[in-house]
Amino acid sequence: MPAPAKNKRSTGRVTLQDVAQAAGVSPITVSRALRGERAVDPQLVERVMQASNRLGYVPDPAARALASQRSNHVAILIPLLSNTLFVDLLDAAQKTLRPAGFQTLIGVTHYDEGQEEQLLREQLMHRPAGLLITGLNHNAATQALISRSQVPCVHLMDLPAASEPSLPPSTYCVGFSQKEAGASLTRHLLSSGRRRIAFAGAQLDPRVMQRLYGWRSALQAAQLYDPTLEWLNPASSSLALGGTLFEQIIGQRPAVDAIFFCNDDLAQGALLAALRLGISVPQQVAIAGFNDLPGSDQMLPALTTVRTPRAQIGEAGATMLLGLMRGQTPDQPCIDLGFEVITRRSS
Amino acid sequence: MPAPAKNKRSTGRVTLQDVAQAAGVSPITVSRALRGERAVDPQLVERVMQASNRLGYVPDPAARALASQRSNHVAILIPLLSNTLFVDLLDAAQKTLRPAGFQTLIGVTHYDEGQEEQLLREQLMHRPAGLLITGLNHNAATQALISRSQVPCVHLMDLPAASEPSLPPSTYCVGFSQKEAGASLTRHLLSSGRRRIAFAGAQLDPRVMQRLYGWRSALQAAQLYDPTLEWLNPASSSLALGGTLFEQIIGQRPAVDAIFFCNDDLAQGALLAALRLGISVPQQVAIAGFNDLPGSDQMLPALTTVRTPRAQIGEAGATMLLGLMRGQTPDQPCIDLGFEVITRRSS
DNA sequence: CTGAAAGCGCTTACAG
DNA sequence: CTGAAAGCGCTTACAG
Repeated sequence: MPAPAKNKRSTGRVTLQDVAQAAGVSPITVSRALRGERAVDPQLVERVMQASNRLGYVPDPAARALASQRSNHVAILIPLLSNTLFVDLLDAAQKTLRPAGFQTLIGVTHYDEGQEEQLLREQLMHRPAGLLITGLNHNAATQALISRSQVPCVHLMDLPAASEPSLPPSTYCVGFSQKEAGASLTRHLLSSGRRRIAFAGAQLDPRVMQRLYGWRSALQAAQLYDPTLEWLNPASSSLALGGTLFEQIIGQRPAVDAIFFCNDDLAQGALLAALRLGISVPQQVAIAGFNDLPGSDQMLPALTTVRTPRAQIGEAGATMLLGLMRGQTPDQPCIDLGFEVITRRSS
Repeated sequence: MPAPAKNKRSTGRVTLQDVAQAAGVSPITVSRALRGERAVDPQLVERVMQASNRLGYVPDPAARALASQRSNHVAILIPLLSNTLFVDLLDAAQKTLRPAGFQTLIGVTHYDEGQEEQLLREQLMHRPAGLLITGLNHNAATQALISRSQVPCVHLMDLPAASEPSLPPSTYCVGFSQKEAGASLTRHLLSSGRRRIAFAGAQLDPRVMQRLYGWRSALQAAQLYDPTLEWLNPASSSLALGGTLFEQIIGQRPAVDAIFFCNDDLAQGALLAALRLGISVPQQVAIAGFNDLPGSDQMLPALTTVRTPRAQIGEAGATMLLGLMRGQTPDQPCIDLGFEVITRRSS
């Protein structure tokens, strides 16, 4: 039963003061006991806990943020919500962050650098305790915002290439080599006898480009690289676009014997288009995708693809961030979580 | 150029004070001018704006929230992120809320009432200015939290039935009649000559159940209701489950001539299973889904389904909430945005 | 239309 | 290990 409002601005909520009074200690002791900060006499901690529970005390995040200049928000920036990939990433990050007491602030950039910068600006207003951001490549303004804010930050999904033009120092990341994954899938197609392997990409974000480079390097190593077999379309990835690209490629280059689509939705659309057109997969042409999205194992034929560890990346990234927010330095700044080529009937 | 830190707790940030000094007015006038609250002399407003821009002033949301007991957060609760439906809802809501200066706090309930309550509790700690919640049915604790919090709230996706056991007064909602949509789709199947129409449902959340009731009522009206044609599975909706359900139904009830799946992913899985098994759709059996999710128009045959206006619901719900947060009362507490039966080749 | 004072509910920084 | 004081950066409530 909260005490009746006494003065003109009383909010009626149970405050640290109330708990302190009930426990017979000073407010600052309650603050320390509840946060487990510094040493407090265990007996007092006990008394404070009881009083706090009895009164139903709930700390006020705004007051906390104002006094400490640090909120319990973690900002996260992802390109899209319409690709399962990022939803899995987000879900895993939230599952790790929430039990630790952090609220997630989501920003959806739609692959637009300007929007990313704007969203980051708005998120930083809230003085988040940490930041999770998709990708390693951001424009100068965004990078400056991150470093000037001093907010601990972990980059997700990608890894710096060995040859990377020096990243800012203490860039933390969790991901896998997109290029190596693209090369591995291409080598799988080569090893199963394919010789004229096309690459079909949409969106053309930095990670798609890395997969393209992986495809190139694998074909160059096999002396089979043909630049006219690159189909790059900046439009958003979708099943419909996959079907369109498939028809284009088969129509213009009937001798192609395999197509590597940069994302599973494109490849799924291609498989459906092949059914529609009566083109046999994998006999006439092999089809492969990327990410192992829902439904790929259900397709006819089931889709060969690369399984990417996005849930693990979300979890490991959040865990690393949790450490950074506590002031710890991770053993290694970048964690490689690898990938797996999944061979199914379509190749 | 911010002034150097003067005292032991200075944060170096530009404050209302600084702007007031620069503009030669009192802090409270700056506060009012910047928020456009109450009448302020236009000349002063101009001076304040200039000083604010010159100094790069950014208001501190924490200080604001503490002083006003109201944050610029809007909490939103959705069941899942893995169903495009809710992602579209969320995206539309954010697009409406962000330009109005609100940050979205997302809670994913996984269709679990306990989690929903817990998430709402955490969100309310932040004293959100408003709340968007999926569905009309929540447990008593959740309802109590909402009404006691006094936070304006709009319910999304569903509408109270005419027969609804009285909802709490001033329940605001934006959606469409799930039951009527289920009935409409069923009537479409009936009108194209189908007589043994099965219903296959997964997840079994309240909205799926409403669609089931719609299916029932349409068949009862046609004197064709057969309770043994209900296939209800509480597992999560997925393409794989759709395939399994399809095989079960066809295996056990070969005379079924149409199946209404409660969600498109199930129906897509069924179409793929039919291809695999060599069962012709729609000749032997018609297949219909719900929601018109990505890919449904690409299937072979393309999927008959119900297009649901989730993006419009997100937008209209957010707009209604914006009004409520300003203290306005909407013309009508509930908005019906309807639905559309999309007839494609699978039926 | 404008302002001086007080207060929102915490934590920091300093003492002891 | 504990506490009194001051302060975080705003807005409310009251005056004028």
